[in-house]
Amino acid sequence: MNIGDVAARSGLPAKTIRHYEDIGLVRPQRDPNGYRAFREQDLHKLAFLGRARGLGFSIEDCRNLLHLYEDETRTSAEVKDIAQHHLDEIDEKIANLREMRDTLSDLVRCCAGDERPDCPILESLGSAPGKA
Amino acid sequence: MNIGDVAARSGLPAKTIRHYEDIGLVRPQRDPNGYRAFREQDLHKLAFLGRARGLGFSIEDCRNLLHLYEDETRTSAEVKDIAQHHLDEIDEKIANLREMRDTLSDLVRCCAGDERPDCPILESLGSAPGKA
DNA sequence: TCTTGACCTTCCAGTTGCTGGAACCCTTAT
DNA sequence: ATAAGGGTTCCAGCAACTGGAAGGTCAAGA
Repeated sequence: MNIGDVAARSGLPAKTIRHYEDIGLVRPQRDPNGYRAFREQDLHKLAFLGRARGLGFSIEDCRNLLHLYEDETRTSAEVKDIAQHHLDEIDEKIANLREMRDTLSDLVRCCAGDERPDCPILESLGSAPGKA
Repeated sequence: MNIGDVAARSGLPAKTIRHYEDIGLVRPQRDPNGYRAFREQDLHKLAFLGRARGLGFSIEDCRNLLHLYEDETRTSAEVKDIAQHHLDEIDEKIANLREMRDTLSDLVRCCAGDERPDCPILESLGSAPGKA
């Protein structure tokens, strides 16, 4: 398989696949003409990576998950650990975003959005911690 | 005021303030010795920026908000527009993160997390779109 | 056979918003 | 004299790609 085929079948852009090779996540062989030659195995790995990335795992997490995936002697505890960590980070991000959203939506709601210059959004940004 | 004072009073790291000058968000004057000389006005701007960044506005949004803040002829509609856009983006991010979290927490919950190698997390990443 | 077009290759630069560090200057106190 | 604690510049790096330039390869059609 050439990179285009793998891109189509994995859903990852060719650019991304090349990048994953650069950073050592996949090691496709090469045809005599220099083209990358992917095996089913490589495709499978890339699909794995695509799904892990889709769940928001960092590249380093993905690398570790892939190692564990291929390591028969892994323990599910190791995997769960990575996932739980990531889950905690996601929860934290959500909490932060929610706080932003709450503050911001208050401000947006209070703003007339007309042709006059008076604006509670700018007023809030312009002075005190405003929030509470 | 030197940069250290402004950093302390605005809550922004000195590095960040220099960076903001690099990209043209503030233009402090200079003392004869080359040190940046901030006026109250500059401090006020920086505090504004800190709050806007704290609400997650991009630097470009901040630049525009600052322009509007200083433009007597602005309309609140212009401001609201930027804020509403940003709010929509935040909502989108939250939705994405929530979906990730839901999927991920299912997987984590199903994973024994013991010393055996069997792991629903890896199984899910290793095959089908898994989710549903 | 030649050429066109769709592939593929590498490498360099840019994105966002800082942050760390090196190497150096200024000021004040001991 | 010197040391500490400011300040300055500039360069590199983080994450994870993405865009683009310049060029090689391959299969098909005129």
